[in-house]
This record gives sequence, C-alpha cells and structure tokens, in this order.
Amino acid sequence: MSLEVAINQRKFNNEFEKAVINILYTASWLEGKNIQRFKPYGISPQQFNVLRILRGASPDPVRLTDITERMIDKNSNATRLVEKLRQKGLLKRDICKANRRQVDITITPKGLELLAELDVHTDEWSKTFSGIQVSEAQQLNLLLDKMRE
Amino acid sequence: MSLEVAINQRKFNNEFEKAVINILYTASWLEGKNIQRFKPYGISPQQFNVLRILRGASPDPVRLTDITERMIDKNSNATRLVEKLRQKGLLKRDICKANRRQVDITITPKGLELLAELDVHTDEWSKTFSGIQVSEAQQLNLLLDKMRE
DNA sequence: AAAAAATAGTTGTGATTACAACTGTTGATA
DNA sequence: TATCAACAGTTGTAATCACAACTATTTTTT
Repeated sequence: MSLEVAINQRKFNNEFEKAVINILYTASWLEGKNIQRFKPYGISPQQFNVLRILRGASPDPVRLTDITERMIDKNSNATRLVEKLRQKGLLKRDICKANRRQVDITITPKGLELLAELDVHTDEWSKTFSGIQVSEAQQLNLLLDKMRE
Repeated sequence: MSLEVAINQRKFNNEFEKAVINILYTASWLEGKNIQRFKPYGISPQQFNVLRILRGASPDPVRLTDITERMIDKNSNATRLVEKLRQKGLLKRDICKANRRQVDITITPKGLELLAELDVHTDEWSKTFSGIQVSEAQQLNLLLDKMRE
C-alpha cells in the first residue's frame, strides 16, 4: 500500500519530508508485526534484540554498555530489559571481578533454546517480504545509511 | 554512519533482515531528533502529527477515527493525544450533533500559530538531509512502499 | 594520599504505548 | 417496537520510554 493511501495524505512538502514520514510509518508497521511475532514466546522486540546481541558474543559475556551500543533502539533502558530477561532465566548477570562497576551478562542455555526456536520463525518471516528483490533491499540499505550521514 | 558501525554488528542473515533492522534503527534515530525538535514547543512528535492532520482539514473538523486513520503511528491512543492538545488550547472538541457518537475536532488559531512557528523550523530541518538527493529520496519512498505490499 | 573527574550502572518520575474491556449511540432485524 | 449488532470513543492496566538525578567504583590530577 502506498504511503498516501496508508495515512490518507495526498500532498507532502517535499520528497525528503515524505521519506522521513515513510520511514517512521514503515517502522511502526514493522514494530507492530514484531510485537505479534514475539508475543507467543513471551518477549518484546527489544528483549529479542538483547538476546541476539548476547548470542553473538556467546559464550563470552557482554557488558551493559555494549548492549546499549549495539541496540537498534538506543533509548531503551538496558538495566531493566536485562532484569526482565534474567527473571525469565534467559540470561545471567555477574558483577565483573576485575572492575566492579561492570556487569557481565551471558545468555543461558534456555535463552539459546528460545532463540533457536525463533530462528525458524525468523527465516520464514524474512521471506514474507516478497514485494522486494534482494537488489532492492540492498539499495534500501544504502539509501538509509546515506540519509543518516 | 553505516548500520554496521551504528549497531556494531558485522553480519546479517540476509539483506531483507538487514533492511528491516535498518528501517527500525533509522526510525528510532529520526524519532529522537523529532523529540528534541518539538520539545521547545512543549509537544511530542505524535501531537505534532495530530495538529498537522487537523490543519490539513481546517477549517473543517475531523473525527477521532479520521485522526487514527491518518496517523503515522496507528498504535497511538487518539483520545488521549487529543485531550493533551485540548488542555493546551491547541484544538477544540465538539460532540457531533447529527451523530452523538462522533467527536468533531478542530484546530484553534493558537494551534495554527504554533504550526506556523514550526513550519520555518521544519523547512530548515528537511534541508539537513544533505546526504541524499531528491531522486534518492524518491527511490527510498518507492522501495518502502513496495516493501509493505 | 586526598580531591576531583570519569566511568558503569541504577533508580525515580511522569508520559506514552499496547491492548483489552468498557460505555453510550445508532442502525438493522425480527 | 424490542432486541441485537455495529459503530465511535473512552477508560483501566501493565509495561515501556524519555530523561535526569543518583550510587558506587575506578582513574586522574594536584
């Protein structure tokens, strides 16, 4: 569906403003889909993001600051996200002995299992973007990177 | 800055997944900028969105459902956004006489003034996207629309 | 070594979101 | 004309976000 139809607006001041609105609208659309996708597994998109970061480093631990740096949404409160996941037994927290200001966070086997379950789902989900070609996705990535320069 | 550097992740499963993450990251980046942009005027990006919808229809009123339909983020609670703006005197609410289930919402002169102030700001802001050309912004719009098909 | 600055994370708060259940009004059906 | 369904908004709630102030630890400066 075109942006014009999606938000029922015919005119935009210029292509830049339209692109900004289009990005925000598409992100909100994707976020909604993600919430539904993760809901059966009892986690939020942000929590999924954290788990994936942890798996990327596993079996090495990751510091809280590293998590924030690598998160898609930098505004999230990593402390609280981590605490939620810890309560679910998906990660463990240890005060770093070398530097007691740091908290070392590691994904647990249970966390890895959950991600493994979701992997199948994620692959299928990626394929649902039948509207665009691989080359177009590449182009999209290029343009978005360029926009943030 | 490339997405890889922005979220410190070197590999992605495929270009589609990368594009999804890129859209979400870019949207969060833009949202942060927007929050800052509107903060001096005491409104949120969503509230700005509502005011612009109202100006688009002005002097005609708009129903609450119309607002939701036209909003960038459909998940917002229009009732509460409108109430916030009403408290600030930026719009007025009237129960529709013909159909008392409906609420007619109209932007006030004060609301129009605020938007006029912001217009200057918005134009300048649009120009800060020096990284991309008009043709590239068009391409971006095309690809995003296609992705949501 | 004491004081100051920098680092790493936590916590408090007010606003906002996600979602479902709810009220009140109008239209359709029997 | 009652009854039921559909419509238009509202409200309750638990979770999350935005942001700043805070604690605790380590490093740097004097």
